[in-house]
Amino acid sequence: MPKQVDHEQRRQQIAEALLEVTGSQGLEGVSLRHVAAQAGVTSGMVQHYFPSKDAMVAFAMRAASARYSARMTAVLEGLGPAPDPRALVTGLLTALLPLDEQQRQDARVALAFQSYAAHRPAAADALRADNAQLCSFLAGLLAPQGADGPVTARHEHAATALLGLAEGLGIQVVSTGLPAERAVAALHASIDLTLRSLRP
Amino acid sequence: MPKQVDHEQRRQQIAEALLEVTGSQGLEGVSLRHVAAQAGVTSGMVQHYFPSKDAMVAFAMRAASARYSARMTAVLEGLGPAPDPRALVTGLLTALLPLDEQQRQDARVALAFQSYAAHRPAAADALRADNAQLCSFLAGLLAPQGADGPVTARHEHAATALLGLAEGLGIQVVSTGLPAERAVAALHASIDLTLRSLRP
DNA sequence: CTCGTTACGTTGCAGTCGTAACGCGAAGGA
DNA sequence: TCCTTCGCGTTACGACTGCAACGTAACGAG
Repeated sequence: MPKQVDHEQRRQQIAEALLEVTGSQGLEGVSLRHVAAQAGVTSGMVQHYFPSKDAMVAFAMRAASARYSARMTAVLEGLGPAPDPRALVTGLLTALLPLDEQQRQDARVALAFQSYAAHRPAAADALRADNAQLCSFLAGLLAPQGADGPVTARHEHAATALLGLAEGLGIQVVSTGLPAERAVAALHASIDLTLRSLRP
Repeated sequence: MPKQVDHEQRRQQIAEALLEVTGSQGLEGVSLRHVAAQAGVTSGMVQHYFPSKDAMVAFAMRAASARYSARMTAVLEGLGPAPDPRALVTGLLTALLPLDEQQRQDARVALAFQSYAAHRPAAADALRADNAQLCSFLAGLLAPQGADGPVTARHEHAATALLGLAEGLGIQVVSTGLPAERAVAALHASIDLTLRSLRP
């Protein structure tokens, strides 16, 4: 066997470069050469690890989704072993808002991918899976006895609403310059309202 | 004076073609020739009416915003002279959701523009103005005595939240395939909750 | 009629795009 | 030592891009 490298790591490195380019210039700025330059490699190497541009973008979407998942689990673990469900919900949803520069970057990337997925059913499927998973998890948190209570349609609807709210507010922050503190205030107020209505 | 044409109407025609292209293929599919072909004119003519591609896109953004405004006022007028404030709020926000194919198209266009504005401060300013206007109008509707009551920070926050919610749900419908009826149910439930908390 | 302005079409150019093909060095098995 | 395979770079190609330049038809003023 000749020289062996870690393909997955190479792809990860290229994907990260793609996410940086996407965050600063949108998907329109994503070209093989541009991404390669950002990653500090040649465009031939990019081509060696991805059979086509579409494959590269698809891989980067999965990488971005993994990054979000990591952020979520970090929030979960940061709250300790037996956290207050209310703090869990608040922490999870607040983590979706672009409050610092890194999250603003991620939010711009996510926004670009949403727009991308709006005309590519294949890409939409990937996003749908992530979203459905997060939504059902959140619905569980909203149930009265923490994560073990009965999950009804009302909880599902509330989870859908809260997720949609966090997403919409985040997008307004990065695209229309809505002040982040207004987004946080609106989100927390809605969480209060929702919890009060579900756990009288 | 030689032959005179209505410049504004020509630009409008071209902008509509741009919106159609954007709705079906995203902003990446927008090129001078492509838009011209969609509009049934030559690319030279497009160039004659817009000094650059950026100017064309900016004009189309204003056209899309005007289309949304028209939809809003149509909803307002469709509710008659002295409408129930609750019906007003519900009607306005529901009109933001992509419930038919035309609105899905518009939502994809809006999504593409949001992503576009996320890296162009100039474009973001235009979106911000529209959003702020709609938000303050909605805040007025949420006040207890219809449009004439005192508008407090709580109403502003509630309006921000409801607008963000409608936007986020709409995006999830077109980009992750969230069923439209779930979006409507979540939105209406949140409106109920909000109104109940603001008008006890 | 002539002339100048406007509307619009055509062509060309410099650049970028994605992708395919080819080339070469390195590394290990035979 | 040769040969194969992998890693990676280089080059080339056809398509497409935004844009500038030029050409021309139409029409009104003088």
